[in-house]
Amino acid sequence: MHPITATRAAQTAGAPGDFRIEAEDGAARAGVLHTGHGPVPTPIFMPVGTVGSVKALAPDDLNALNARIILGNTYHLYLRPGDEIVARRGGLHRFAAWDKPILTDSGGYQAFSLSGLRKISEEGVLFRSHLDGSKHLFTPEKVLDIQRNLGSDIMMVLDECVPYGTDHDYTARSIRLTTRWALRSRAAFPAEMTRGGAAHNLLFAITQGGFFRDLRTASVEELAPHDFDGFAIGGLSVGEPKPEMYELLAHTAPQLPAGKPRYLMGVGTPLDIMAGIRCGVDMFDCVLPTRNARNGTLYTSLGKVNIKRREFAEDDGPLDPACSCYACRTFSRAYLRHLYVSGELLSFRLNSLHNLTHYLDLVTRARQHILAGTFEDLYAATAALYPDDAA
RNA sequence: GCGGACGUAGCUCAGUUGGCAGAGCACCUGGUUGUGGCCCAGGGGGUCGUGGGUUCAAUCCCCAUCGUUCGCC
Repeated sequence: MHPITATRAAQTAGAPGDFRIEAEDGAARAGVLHTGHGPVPTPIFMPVGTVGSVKALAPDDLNALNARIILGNTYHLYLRPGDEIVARRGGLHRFAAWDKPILTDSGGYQAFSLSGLRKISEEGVLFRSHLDGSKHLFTPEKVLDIQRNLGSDIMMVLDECVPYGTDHDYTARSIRLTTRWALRSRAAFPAEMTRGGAAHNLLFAITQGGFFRDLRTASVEELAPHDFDGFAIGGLSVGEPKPEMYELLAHTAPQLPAGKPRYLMGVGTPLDIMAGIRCGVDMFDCVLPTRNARNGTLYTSLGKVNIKRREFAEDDGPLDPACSCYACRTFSRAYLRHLYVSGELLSFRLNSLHNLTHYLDLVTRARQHILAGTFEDLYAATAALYPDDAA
């Protein structure tokens, strides 16, 4: 079939918001999520492009490595260049020349990561801009306005992400606030206006609950009955010991509505992602592959490679013999190390290209294994590759 | 040629009224989880230009010498 015809066929195979599960292997699922910009096979990893750019890469690169959906950030794009400027340019897809789906984070995480610059109230989050110090009130309604201006395919509700170590009392009040915000979001932007509108903006809710099983369950129970297009697990990987993260993940993921996509936010390492899939999670995003690429930590079929190490100074072999990315096909480890040590821009590009290729290949293989009923083999192989990361 | 200043870690330089030799950067090794290319943690490294002298003890004081540099003739 002609590529364009094939794309149209795939797009018409489901309406935006449809999530079809094709196979299950244990708790792991292989499916397809339909969006306003085409289908997304799951499980999927979503490269992070905070300000409308996956750092160091162009859309051509993302297509080459088989990226199917990328992330943008409400808070960052609202501050710069401004969501209305993006809207007047035809939305983020047109502005950034990316024609596949975009998921936008709500800014809830920035309330956590930039916690010195914000104040949380019933109304919303008051931010002090990290760029110029100006104040901005982000309400649940406002962040959806922004995300609609951006033309987001998958909008995230505003949530409160509490730091590791937050006590039960505060966390209990926090999940109720996050629930109220989610319901305000849905009420202000009903499904017929978002998913059913011209832009087909899906809306995902975010469950929280810190590191308390009862609160994780409560958060899911409060949100699950409502008409969201997907459900996320937020607030993990915020500094807790690994076993605790895996425990809460295994506790929470199976409770999320089975027929909707499940999204584990901000996670994680290759093994974290395999662990998530094994618990029934469908979608992941993480800055790790791109940030670590820029800092010389590369993920390969042989495990983690610190390309800055001196031992690679005269290593003429490819970074990863099993990888088909441009960097692995073309350059030696010695050259990649030289580029990194020299601070060359090409180092950011090649390393990012490689790490994202590795991540996308990994979830693609996960999908194939689920369809074949052999996902446990892939999980075991990944766990063996990262013995120190295992729970 | 005369006079002065300076020679301490790979680099730029502190410091010691004479008592186990310091910083920043660089280098090496980790870390990085809903992104500020940042940041964090740990580590290796010096016959204190060289040779003498004084002293219990000299990188420090004295002499000589080599080097760098500035000024003057």
